[in-house]
Amino acid sequence: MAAALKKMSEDKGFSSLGLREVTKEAGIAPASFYRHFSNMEELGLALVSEAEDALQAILLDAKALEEKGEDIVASSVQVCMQHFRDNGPLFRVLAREATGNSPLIRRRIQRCLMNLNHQLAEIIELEMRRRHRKITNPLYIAEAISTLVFNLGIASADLPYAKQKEAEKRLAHHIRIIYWGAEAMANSQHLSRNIMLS
Amino acid sequence: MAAALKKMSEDKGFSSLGLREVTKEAGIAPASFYRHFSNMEELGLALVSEAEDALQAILLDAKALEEKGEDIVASSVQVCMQHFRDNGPLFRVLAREATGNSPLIRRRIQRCLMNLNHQLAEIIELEMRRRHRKITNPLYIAEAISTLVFNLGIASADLPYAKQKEAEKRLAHHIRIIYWGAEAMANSQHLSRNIMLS
DNA sequence: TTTTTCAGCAAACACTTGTACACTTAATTG
DNA sequence: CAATTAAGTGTACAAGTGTTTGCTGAAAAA
Repeated sequence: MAAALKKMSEDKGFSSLGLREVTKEAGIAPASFYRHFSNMEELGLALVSEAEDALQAILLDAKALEEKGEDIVASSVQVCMQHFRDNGPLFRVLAREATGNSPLIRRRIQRCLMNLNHQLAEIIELEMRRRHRKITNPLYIAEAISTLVFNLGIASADLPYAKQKEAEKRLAHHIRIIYWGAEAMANSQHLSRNIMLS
Repeated sequence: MAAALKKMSEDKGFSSLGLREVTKEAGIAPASFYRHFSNMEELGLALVSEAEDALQAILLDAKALEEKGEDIVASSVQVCMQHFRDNGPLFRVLAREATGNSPLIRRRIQRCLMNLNHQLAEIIELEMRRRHRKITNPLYIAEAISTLVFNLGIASADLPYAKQKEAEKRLAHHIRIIYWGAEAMANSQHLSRNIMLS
């Protein structure tokens, strides 16, 4: 699995990754591959599993931050980006294969991301209740935020440092806007004044 | 090019698409490929070019809608999704190769999307001025919106009809929240009251 | 009408690919 | 200790890969 990741961060692309390539990188004979996986797709699923764990780790870190107080948005984004950097190849696999070759792998990633959205929504709801703020449909908010962080974050994870910091700033801004918007919308619904729809 | 697209919408993935596969689908000999492209990567770039044009077409359609008035957000999203459906394979190539194999193609797509963001930002700014609304950094807003529409839209473009409509609704909601948030933030900056940062 | 360009062809080349089989070791287990 | 299992090996095979070369017709330009 490590060999596959290394190969993928070099010449990119899981679907264009051959069984023989992987075994050569791993320093074993082609036939030995079948002792561990019966398929390349199985290897892919294993990698996705690992990436799922890494995603969960991010959420845990973010939760820990939340209890500390501070500027949650900024530090959450920073933590995210740190994770994206730390195991860049793994997440790039996830991003790639989310729209990738194998339907099996694709569905699994989509399910994983949706699951993550539900967890994130729960965190957001709790936090908002703690602050006595109303908010519309936390799951939607979670989807918007995770989509932005995931796509923009991973895309800029292998850029030079300055660009990364810039991306962090933009991401934090996006998230803040979404929070503000959600709150504004919730309040306007309460007052039944919906200017944006007219 | 049509053959490549067809192949890609079947067994997915440009990087895993062979020259010989394409020529077989096109009904010509492998050697004949070189009369049109000197490389598979060149074919990829040509496809991206076509997709870029399709993206521009979306923007034109959206602009036309804007002058009509009506519910801009909802109808823009509908128009977008219609385009995504109409040439699904093309856009899936774009989404895939945005995080894909070839650095050359990847950079080009990123540049194209950034260009699109600038155009979208201009539209947003004009529209906001027309409505006498203040807004913070239109380019950020454009980035957030296009990222969401692009990723969520394309991901759900090949789902069953009901799910698509549901995705449309969610997308429109996201966009509205972002608009609200941008406006709220602009107003708060004006009043120098920044509750979200505390 | 002659010439040049264009799109296509078959055959061949040197590789790489996934997979299968029979085999050796090393470690684990009974 | 003996037996079983896990991991790895070399060889082989059929199929597929990108690319080159020299060739054919047809269409377009001269």
